[in-house]
Amino acid sequence: MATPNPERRSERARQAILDAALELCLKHTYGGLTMEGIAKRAGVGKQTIYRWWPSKAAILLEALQERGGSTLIFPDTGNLKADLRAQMNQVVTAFTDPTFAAYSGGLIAAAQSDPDIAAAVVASIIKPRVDLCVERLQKAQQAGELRPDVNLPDLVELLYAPLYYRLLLHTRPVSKSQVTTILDLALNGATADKN
Amino acid sequence: MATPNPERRSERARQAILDAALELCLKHTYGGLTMEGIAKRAGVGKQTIYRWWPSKAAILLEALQERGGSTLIFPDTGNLKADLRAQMNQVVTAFTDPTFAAYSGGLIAAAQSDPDIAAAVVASIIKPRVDLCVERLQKAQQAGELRPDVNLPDLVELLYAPLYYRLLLHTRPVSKSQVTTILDLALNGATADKN
Amino acid sequence: MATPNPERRSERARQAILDAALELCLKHTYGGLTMEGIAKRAGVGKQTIYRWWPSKAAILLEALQERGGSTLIFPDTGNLKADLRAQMNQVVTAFTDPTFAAYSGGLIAAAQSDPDIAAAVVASIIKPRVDLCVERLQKAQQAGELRPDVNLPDLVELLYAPLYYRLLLHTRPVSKSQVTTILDLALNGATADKN
Amino acid sequence: MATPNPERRSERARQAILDAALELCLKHTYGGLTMEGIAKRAGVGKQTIYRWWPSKAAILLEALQERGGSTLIFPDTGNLKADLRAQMNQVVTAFTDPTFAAYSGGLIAAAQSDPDIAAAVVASIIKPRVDLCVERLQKAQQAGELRPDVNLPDLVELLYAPLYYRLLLHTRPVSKSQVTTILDLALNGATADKN
DNA sequence: AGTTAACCGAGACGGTACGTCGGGTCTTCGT
DNA sequence: ACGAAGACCCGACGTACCGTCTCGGTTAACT
Repeated sequence: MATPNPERRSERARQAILDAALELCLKHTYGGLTMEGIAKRAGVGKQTIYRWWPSKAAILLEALQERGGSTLIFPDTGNLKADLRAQMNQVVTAFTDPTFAAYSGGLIAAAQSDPDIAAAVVASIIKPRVDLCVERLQKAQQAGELRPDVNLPDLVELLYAPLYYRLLLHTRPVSKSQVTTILDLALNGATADKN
Repeated sequence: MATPNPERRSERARQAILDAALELCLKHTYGGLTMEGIAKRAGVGKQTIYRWWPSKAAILLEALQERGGSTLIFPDTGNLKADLRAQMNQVVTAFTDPTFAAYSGGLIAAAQSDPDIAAAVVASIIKPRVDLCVERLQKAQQAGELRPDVNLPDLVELLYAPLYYRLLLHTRPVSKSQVTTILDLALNGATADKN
Repeated sequence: MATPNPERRSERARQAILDAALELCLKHTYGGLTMEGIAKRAGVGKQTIYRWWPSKAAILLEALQERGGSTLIFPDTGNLKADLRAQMNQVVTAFTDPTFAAYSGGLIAAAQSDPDIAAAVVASIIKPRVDLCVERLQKAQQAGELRPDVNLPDLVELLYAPLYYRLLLHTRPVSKSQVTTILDLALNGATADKN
Repeated sequence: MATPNPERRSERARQAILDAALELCLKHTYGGLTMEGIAKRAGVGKQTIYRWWPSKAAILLEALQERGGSTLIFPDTGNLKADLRAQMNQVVTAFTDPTFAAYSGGLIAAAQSDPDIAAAVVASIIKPRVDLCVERLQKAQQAGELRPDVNLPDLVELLYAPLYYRLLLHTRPVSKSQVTTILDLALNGATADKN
């Protein structure tokens, strides 16, 4: 993720830093996360951190990718709606997990003022999942289940955005019933049938 | 917004602080905003700030409510889709405005680690606008333009969430064409007509 | 002691301030004495203090003069050495009293950086006592008990300076045995008799 | 003088701080001395000062010991009175020097409310000089020039106390003629010869 | 096997901002 | 007009972290 290295890098230090970052993030929330705190907790010199990561967000991001090995598999049972619901419910579960919430917020908050973080979050977390979803939708579209003129990334956005909306704006808690609502509206539309 | 007072409060200081906060937020971005900087720029003692506001986010929020007296009127031409598009386009315009972007991000970022801020943002910014939209949708629903079983706040969420999604996740820029897509999908649904 | 007044001055406030100053000085030592603290304790506005006194040292000084109405009588029994000893012992007693020590130090400390305080301390505390002592010595000198060429203020200085020396430099505690030593040396001289 | 360290300490910073403290003390008097001012003038972080010194008085004290390498030699010409006069005149010169006066007062003032400072002042400044003087007096006493029953530290006190008395109480300026007077009285006594 | 180069731990360094305290001035009441 | 109350501007306090910079010490890898 950064600059100076060969592979003389100490794996022990790297792991200790990632661990420390996650633990402290849970304990003090993202805002209370400190380079100095991480260094002390990890039993590591501050320099060692700065050598390999440009910011604490970068550390967290790497920790997430390595630890939070959440499933990158999209179900395909043939039933589009069921598959979507299954996948979205999984996201709801993640969003609900306090462990996850601890840095989700922090990371996205950090992204607001650091374009590099924003890009990294998208590239390493959002994009792969969106792509998988698009793939699944593509099959459905080819099968005639979806209107052929629908732009699939836009549809993905419509499906997942409300989850992020609640996560980040804290209007209402994210929930599985929300998923049902979203699927109904997004797939069937809100307008009354014109027969 | 806070504790110690009568109304001996200096309106001059209050205005100077709000001004300074907004100006500095534009110049240095939310992250570079500083209590000390605001105090200096406003020609005010730090104590005076701490006396009346618990955090810089609170200052910004108050500044927004007072200054950013953005339109709280929802158009009603009789044409639901056109009205929604008009309103959503207005939001897109706001989100695109660099002035706005400066604190939008910052404020929402701050909300991630401070529930008070989160609640205040929702109450003073999000909620009123959502309510207006719900009202407009209610008329449409009563007119038979929307399915009677649709939960309106959920629909509002579906419509606006994708805008916030792009604003906060920086996947793609918010745009008016996005509004068209959202409206098409949310109103008509993504599934192929089953005739 | 200060500037703006007629005699509309509130005696109640004046007393309350002097009381508060003395009490707080005992509780927190001179260094911890605060205009704000005095005001609060005295139930008085800060302005009222600033109107009548230029500094907290001035308050303490006035309090001392008014309250610490310590004896300004110099004994005259006919026995010079006994009279000096009696008077000096009284000073030792005062210096030893923790009540006194509380501000003695503080006041003299303040005098180091404020010539006005220094002058006031000398004029209102030191000078009167020195004068009394000089008077007593004068009688002795006229009676032939002291060398006629001795400058009496200088002698007074020699007698009392060692007490202040210990008080301010904290080398050894002030004590009555010290008085005996001083009197012996100052009156008889340190040199061996030349017979 | 303090706590956290090995000898990773920066000598450059230490010197800069001592210099800055002395310079500022002369410019603004002891009372106007500021940790922040010293830090800025020395081009040093405040933390670096707090790391190594507990108070500004401690800084000044260290500066004095290091810079004010004033003579610690007591003359011994065989003529006791002349030697004492020479040494005491030297003290008068020091007390008269505005450079010295700047912190002398400040330091002793600080000692009034901080026993640690008091002890340090005595140990590092007063004590060594008193000891030297005692040594010289000892020789004189053994040579029969002084009464054998005279307690030498007490005599030293009697000789020097009047100088401190004037320095700290600002009754009259310290002067060399004062030395003459002191020596006459302390050595010969004030009483008329009883022959 | 000895040298050398890099990373490692530790933590001091020059800084910026924090949130608090108290100074002295001012303004607004009430008496 | 003075007194109480306390908000105001300001400057300093002592602390927390920042990101940079030495310091040994411990491994490699390369003569």
